[in-house]
Amino acid sequence: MKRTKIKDLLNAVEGEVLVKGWVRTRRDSKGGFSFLEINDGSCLRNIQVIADHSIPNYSSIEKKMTTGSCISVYGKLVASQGKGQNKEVQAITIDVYGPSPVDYPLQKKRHSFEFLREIAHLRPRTNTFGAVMRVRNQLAYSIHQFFQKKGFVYLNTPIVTTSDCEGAGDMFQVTTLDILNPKCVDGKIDYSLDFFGEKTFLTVSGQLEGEIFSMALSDIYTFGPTFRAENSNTSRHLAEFWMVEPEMAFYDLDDNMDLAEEFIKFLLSEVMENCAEDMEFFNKRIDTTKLETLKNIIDNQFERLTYSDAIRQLKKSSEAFTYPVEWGLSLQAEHERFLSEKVFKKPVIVFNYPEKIKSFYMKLNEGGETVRAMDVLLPNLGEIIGGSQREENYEVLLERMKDKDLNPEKYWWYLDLRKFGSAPHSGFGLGFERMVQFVTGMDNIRDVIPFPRTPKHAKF
RNA sequence: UCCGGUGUGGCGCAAUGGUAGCGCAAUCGACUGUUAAUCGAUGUGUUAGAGGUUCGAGUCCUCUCACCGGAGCCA
Repeated sequence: MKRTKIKDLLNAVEGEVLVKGWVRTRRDSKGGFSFLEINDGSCLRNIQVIADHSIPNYSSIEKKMTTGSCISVYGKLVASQGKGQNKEVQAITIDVYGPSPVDYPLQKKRHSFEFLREIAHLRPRTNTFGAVMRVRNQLAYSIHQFFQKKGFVYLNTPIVTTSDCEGAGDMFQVTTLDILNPKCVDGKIDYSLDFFGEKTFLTVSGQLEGEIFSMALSDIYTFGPTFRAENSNTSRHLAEFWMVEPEMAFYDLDDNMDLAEEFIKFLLSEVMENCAEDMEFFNKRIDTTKLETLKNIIDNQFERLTYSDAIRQLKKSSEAFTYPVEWGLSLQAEHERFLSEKVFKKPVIVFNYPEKIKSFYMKLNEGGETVRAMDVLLPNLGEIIGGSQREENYEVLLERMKDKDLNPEKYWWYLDLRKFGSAPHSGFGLGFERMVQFVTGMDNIRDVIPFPRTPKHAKF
């Protein structure tokens, strides 16, 4: 007989079924039977199994069916006699695949997320992590759906790269050299002997390579791992995270912002529709305003304002900021939070930032003071998207690279895109884990990725 | 990396410089179509590590490590 997943079992017709999963909790009745709650991760809910002590091998498996053990139950799906569940399985036979001794760390009690991080190999068996991972999966699926429906081409950009000055932060070096005894020339390591014949790193962004393909296939998107060697110790940063980076030919900044807004709204509505049970759980246990917040975001326009207007808004407020508010200075987290949480109380897109505080590849506005950059800020989370229209003018781009002390020779191919058939184009990057964080309401980004990599932590 | 905080049974926490306790979980028993079951009993400690002050340190001092919160960097 084929095994039925619990998710399907809860809607199945009554009759004989085969259920397999892990015991969450067990309650013994002296009426001669036990209640076993089984979970197989297919959904948040458990199925209750009634194990009558008269079933054939009961005495031999009784001690093994403890919290955490894995069992297979063949039985009858029937209407429940008790309250709390509609259906339950009356066991006919039970096999124990793997018992779970008393030192099983996940006992039937509340555990802190900090503790669960130390047992990352077992935490997927908790309600919260099961729900997080199902939502994460839905988001990944919806990302592909969104772009595929629009005719975007999914592109895999390289993970090993030679670009060491993309300006997106410190990079992890990739090498096969003997680090204790590298061959040197003139006191410097001879990278011509390294695996790739030159110094290589893990990517901090697939954007520049993405632009290459948008200048051929029009609309592309990447969705892959990204690495930053920053010594960041916050609830919003990982050294290894997943990023979604669409790049669109013939999009200006307005088109770019439209796409970003539509994208976020699509993801939120898909999750609410397809992960209703898990979202109810988050709304009950993690953040009681979550569903209301998500619905409001879906139903309302994002606020869009220029950097200059943002500065004006901040200046006229009576809020006491720690950092100064002045045109030309970066917006600090406290400023961004103030705008999205206090002033507008919804997602905010700030655009047209000062040229001096943004990257070389962003398109210069007329007047040369600002660039067509945009950040999408979510209440209680902060920056989830950073993007821009790209500079497509060869001469302007070259000048900007020189201004920012970049070596144009290293970017010869990037400049070539402007030399041969250049086109206006735009793109953005969305932090996938931050999206999972926002949707679920989980406070720490380390609790929305299966195996978090942070400074001093690469276990599992 | 900077600022602040924390580190004590399996887990969550308490203990004025003076005998290390409580709750949960676990184990055993009682009771029950139970459901975060209930009731009773039982066991559980190199107080993160190293050094120092003191008659005496979980508590005070120094250093190291880890974790948490905030900041910076960013997604």
